[in-house]
Parts: sequence; structure tokens; C-alpha cells
Amino acid sequence: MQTISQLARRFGLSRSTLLHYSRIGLLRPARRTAAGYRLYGEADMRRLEAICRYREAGLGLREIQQLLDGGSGRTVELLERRLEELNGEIAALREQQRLVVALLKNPSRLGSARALDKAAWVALLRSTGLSEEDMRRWHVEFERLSPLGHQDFLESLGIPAPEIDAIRGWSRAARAGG
Amino acid sequence: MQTISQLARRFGLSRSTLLHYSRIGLLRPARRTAAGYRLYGEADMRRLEAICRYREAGLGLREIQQLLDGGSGRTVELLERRLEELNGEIAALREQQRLVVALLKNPSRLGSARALDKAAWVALLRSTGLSEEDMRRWHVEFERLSPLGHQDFLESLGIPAPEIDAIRGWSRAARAGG
DNA sequence: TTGCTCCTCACGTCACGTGAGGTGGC
DNA sequence: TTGCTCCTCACGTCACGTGAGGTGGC
Repeated sequence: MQTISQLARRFGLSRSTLLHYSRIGLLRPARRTAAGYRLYGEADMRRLEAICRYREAGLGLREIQQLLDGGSGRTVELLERRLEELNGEIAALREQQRLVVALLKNPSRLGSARALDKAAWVALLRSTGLSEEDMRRWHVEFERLSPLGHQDFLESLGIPAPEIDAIRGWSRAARAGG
Repeated sequence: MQTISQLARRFGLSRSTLLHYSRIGLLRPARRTAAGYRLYGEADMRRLEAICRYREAGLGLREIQQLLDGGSGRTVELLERRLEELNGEIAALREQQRLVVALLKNPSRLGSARALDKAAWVALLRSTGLSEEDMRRWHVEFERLSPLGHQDFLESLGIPAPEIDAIRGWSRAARAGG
């Protein structure tokens, strides 16, 4: 007979995994000591081996429980269903892969920020809770950290040159003054 | 301006998904009516488009929020990381597929582990008290003492060639490094 | 007034992980 | 007595789904 941590070590599992299996009734220890310590025996080890095999195949704990307790009548059926599930999951991940590659290849779709005009951008910032004063400070900070980036950004919004000059003007002034 | 259900229908999402995005601050409506109804505008729609694109690529909501709010500086980095994640996930599912097929092909393994395939061998070693780390060291030692014997042994377990190469690869590397 | 939409909690999902607070055993 | 192991709650994870109980708008 072995304690819960001994069994966990032997199978390369965590103690909390076995606690979990015990709670849900997937693997109940053969005995308990007077103090309530779980004691696992030979039959428990064999059951745990089977559990690990099915887990590695990606079956859910509830399915495994059905297989082990309800006889092996539905084993083949469950495994074949799992095989189809796996095909679907792999196909879905391949599709995601395709999308990520497409995004990496075509940077224009990366940021929708470039597509926003001034009004939309201001609305967006407001909708995230920024006040007029917050936006003013944001411009000042942008100008301080990256003057050229600030210029590019304002141009990308389609703001006319004189207004850009004005914005950058008071952004610099605020930094100097504050 | 549109209500939450109208926006959901337009994007093929559920109302509770948009409620969720609103709660976590990923997509906050531009306005609210006096009665508290959410009202979404143009900028919100553009943001939601971007959210959907990244979701289809499998990014987490927190990552998407960082991308949309924190600028596009880390976009490429995040997408490349996602690509690597996807490679790992697909490989893991393929391995599961292999295991399911093995179980279906060899019904004797469904019950108790009789044949010494990989799973049975690992279970055996584990039942003698070897941890994951112990087994790693055991492979390294085997590779050092008898590379060809190591190869033969792995083949006898029915392990596919790429996995054998991988195991022998890190076995050699560990020896060189340690 | 009837139906439909909207709102905000609050709990459930899946397989555990992570403390908190308390106790057994050498 | 010290240090280690064990125990049982109970909450967190991730992206929502699903009621419950109450209200706005045509």
C-alpha cells in the first residue's frame, strides 16, 4: 500500500491530480488509515495505468470513467469518435496557422488604427474613458518620445498640415512649460 | 448606433460574448442610453473587426487587448509566438492520434498492458519508482554507452523514426551540455 | 397591457493548481 | 519538539453560456 504522494511520484503525476481523481470518483483509494490518509493498492495502480493511457489519447475524465466502470463495450466506439474529434481539432489549428501566416505576410491588416480617421480615433479614445485633458497629455508624451512617429501618426489620420503643426507646437510647449 | 444584440447578429457572435467583452473592457460601447442600454458606434465596429480577426488566429483576449491598446509594436512578435504555439499544439494532437490508432489496432492493449510497447515500458519503469527525470538520465546513459543499442531498443518499442531521432538528439545534447 | 429587449448578478464548464488552516507520524 | 506528510475547504484559470430576477420601449 502506498500514500497519495508516493503513487503520484511513481506515475509522474502531481498530488493534486490524484486528489482530483479521488474527489470525482475516478480513482478512489482502496483504504484509508484511521487518520484519513489515502492508501492505494495493486488494483488502484492497474486502474491508474489505464487512466493514464486514455488520458494520453486525449479522452476526458468522464469518458474514461465510463469506459473503466461500464465495461469495454463502448471502447472502440469512443476511440473512433475521439479520432474524428482529433481530425477536426487538427484541421481547426491548421486553419488558424493559415490565418496567422496571412496576417504576418500582409502587415496592412495588422492594425486597424491606420484605417481610423481623426473623428473615429477620438471617439475610440473617449470610449476607453480618456478625457480631453488625458488626450492632451497623450499628445505631449507622444511628441516627447517620438516626434517623427507623432508626425506620421497625425498624417495617417488625414489631418491637414497646419493643424498638425499646431498640435505638435503646443505639445512641445507643454513639455517645456510643465 | 446599434444595440448589443444588433451588433452581435451583424458579426455572427452571441450577445453574451459581447457582454463578456464589455465586462472585461475589451470592447466598451461608445455610449449608454439613460436606461443603461449599450450603444455601439462606427469605431466600435472597426475595433470588433480587429478583435474577430485575432480571435480567429487563436490569440487570447488579453493578448488582443494589449495589441489594440498598446500599439502595434509587439504585433509581429506575438503572432510569431502564436505560430510556434500552433506547431506544438498540432504536434501534440498528432501524437494523440497515433496513440488512439495504436489502441484501436491492438485491442490487447485496451485492457491490461501486456506487450512491451512504449506506454507499457514507461509504466513499468515508473512502477519501479523512476521519475520523468530519472528516465531522461537513463536515455542519456544508454545513448552514451551504446548508441546503436539505444536505436534498436527504441525501434523495438514501435516508436516512429522522427520521435526516435528526437529522443537520441536530446540524449546526445544532454551529455555534451552536462 | 402584451411581448420583446435590455440590464446586472452569480453560478457552471474542464482538469486541475494553489494557498489557508489544521492535524498525523517518525 | 521539529519537519515532513497528510487532510479538507475554497477560490482561480479561460471564454464564455445559462438562468434568475427585474426593467425599458413600442
